[in-house]
Amino acid sequence: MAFVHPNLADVPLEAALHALADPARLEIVRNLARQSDLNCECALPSEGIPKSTRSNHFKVLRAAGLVETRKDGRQYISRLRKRDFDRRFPKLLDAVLKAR
Amino acid sequence: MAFVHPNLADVPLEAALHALADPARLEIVRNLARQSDLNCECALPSEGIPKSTRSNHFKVLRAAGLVETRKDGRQYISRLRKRDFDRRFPKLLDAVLKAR
DNA sequence: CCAATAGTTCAATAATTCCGAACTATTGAA
DNA sequence: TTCAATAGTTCGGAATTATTGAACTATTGG
Repeated sequence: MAFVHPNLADVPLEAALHALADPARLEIVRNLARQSDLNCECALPSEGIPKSTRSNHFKVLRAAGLVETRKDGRQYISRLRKRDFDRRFPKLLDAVLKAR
Repeated sequence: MAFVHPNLADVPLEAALHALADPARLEIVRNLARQSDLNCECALPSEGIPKSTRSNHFKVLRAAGLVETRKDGRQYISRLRKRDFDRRFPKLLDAVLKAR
């Protein structure tokens, strides 16, 4: 169950924007920007979201090159691929993170 | 048939990102950034897109506060609301326009 | 006046997303 | 050494969105 994380060169701008254009995924990205290496629960503490939906949100973020997930025990720990993403799409993530 | 253009304060970040996360709409935004005041056809010259779909793309862009459309004769002329959008989401549009 | 143009709107279909259920893997405790 | 609890993934059907053809509106040149 090791995840495949794309090379950022292969991520289209549309995929990146699509990944960010969702409240739950934005929350994940914001939380991971504040604190790295969080599990699913901690990165998306909002209630009322089924775990299959949560899982899918992380999958979309991974496919967009925004998040890297590794397995640690029975948890899946994610971090923001900020360096890689910033190189591919300069200033985009900062602009998104600064928007209120 | 006068369009209602939203106040940017009422546009959520998600709506802005969603509007930009589509190839056809990105093309419209890029074309309008190069040259303002284009009609539907000129802002989205790509072929194979039905006019009802085109029309809907502009509707989404208007709802996101990205585009303003006015009627001129039998044409609908659009322009980028760059000033307004930039004030609401600083650096976001520039980051998107600079991405290859 | 009327055919052509440049769109919009509507409702049905196509495509996506969401989510419950079943599953996998890991671990702590008995 | 079990085994129940945890922390997710995956799958397929249901719910939601997007796309599009057809019918419509408004404008204008001939």
